[in-house]
Amino acid sequence: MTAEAPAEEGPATGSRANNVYEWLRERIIDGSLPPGARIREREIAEELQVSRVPVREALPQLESEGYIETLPRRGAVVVPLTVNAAVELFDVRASLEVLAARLAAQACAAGASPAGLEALLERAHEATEAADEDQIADLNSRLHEEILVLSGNRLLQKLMTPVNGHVRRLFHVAKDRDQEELYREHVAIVQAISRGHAELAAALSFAHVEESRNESLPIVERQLEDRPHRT
Amino acid sequence: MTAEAPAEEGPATGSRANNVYEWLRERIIDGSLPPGARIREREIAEELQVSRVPVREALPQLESEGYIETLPRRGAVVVPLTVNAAVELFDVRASLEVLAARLAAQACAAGASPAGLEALLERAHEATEAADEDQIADLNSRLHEEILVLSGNRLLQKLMTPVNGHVRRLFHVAKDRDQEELYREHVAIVQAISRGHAELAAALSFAHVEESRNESLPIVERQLEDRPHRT
DNA sequence: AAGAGCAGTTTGGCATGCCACATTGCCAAA
DNA sequence: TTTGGCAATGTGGCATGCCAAACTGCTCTT
Repeated sequence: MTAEAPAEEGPATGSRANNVYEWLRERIIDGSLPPGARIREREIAEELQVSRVPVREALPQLESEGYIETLPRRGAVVVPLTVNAAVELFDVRASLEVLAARLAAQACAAGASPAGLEALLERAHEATEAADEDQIADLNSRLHEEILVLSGNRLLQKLMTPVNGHVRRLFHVAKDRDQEELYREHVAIVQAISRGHAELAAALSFAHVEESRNESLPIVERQLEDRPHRT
Repeated sequence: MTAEAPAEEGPATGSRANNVYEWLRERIIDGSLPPGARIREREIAEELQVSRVPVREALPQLESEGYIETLPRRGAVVVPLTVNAAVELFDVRASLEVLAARLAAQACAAGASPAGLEALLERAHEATEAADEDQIADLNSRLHEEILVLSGNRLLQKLMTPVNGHVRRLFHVAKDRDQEELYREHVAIVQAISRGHAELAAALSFAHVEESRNESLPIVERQLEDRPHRT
């Protein structure tokens, strides 16, 4: 048996089921597991050197977060990436980002410190000048997460996690727009939040998502025409 | 062995894992499994006459939907019901209901038929006159679901399902407010949706959730002071 | 009486193995 | 050449069993 793993390995995170979950999730988001790909339990289990049980525990979670869907008797498939789904995603994302920004601004008005936000913004500024794409994308993600944390609403954070995952998956096919414009909008949002201007922060956040939608949707549409999802 | 179950039984739904999931979910929502209750795999498995495997598959899903949390090495616990969580819940619910109402109204403006909504409203009217509490609660839930369906946003539906579950759990301790007032608000919302008045529908929906919040939060607070959650 | 071990037991984590459904490929009959 | 059926095999669904960590309650010591 393979238990008592041979010293090396050590994925470091919690349970094996959780490792499988995170591994699959990343694969789906970054596109290594493309839309429509079948997920065969035995295959995953062998690849990750675990039994099928942790895999079977990871799948329901991935399904409930919308990354895969399991057909009645045929197992799991990576959900297709459709234009419709993208539209829905942006609608939901706008609503939730607006709420997050508003709550974060209210928190700041009530005394919370936006220091973390401003630090991230500063680092994003440097990365933008250095044109370090990956770094920028990462910092942008972390900025949005920091706003969520500031909002103080754990449920909102929980709901946004898969939503952001899907956004990342989308952006993998349709790169997010011009970094400098993005940065300017982030500055404005963070300013509004720091100063406790809730409705302004909400409006800016909404516009931010809408800009993102307007920029990426046409690209996504074009991409998805070319490669319709396989069954 | 217990396989080849003795003819009766037949819970009708899909897999056993799914049965376990739904069974646990209902138990948590209706309070049979109170906040803080431990969920012992073997116990559930025996109660439902299945092995531990389907149980272990149901738990991750319940966790990712916020019904339980699993402590590192100690298994699953029903999430406590706190005032804070209730506040967060109402904030998120308001945002999402607003989106649903707006989208549903836009759908109607674009030609979708609100017949289903109006039928439910009619039945709710009858049930209100008959003062059939359970029936009313059920119809109210279905009304909100129908709005979600009309919105056409599947992601939104998916996100709202657990949110509504938590709302139901909350209302189990703090009954929802006066049925007639509720009914009147529903009528107004449905009217706005049917006529395609998106912003009106959104505003009414928001007010609807806020009324619900204002009515139930104080009750919840009182209830939760009495019985702080156990560890 | 209070505290520090120390078995016994509970409980989650996981591997293995069996079964039934389903898909696939092949062959034979028309 | 096409089609109907039948095996071989792939694959998910689940039960069972072992292990190790954690909890329990005891005793034995100070």
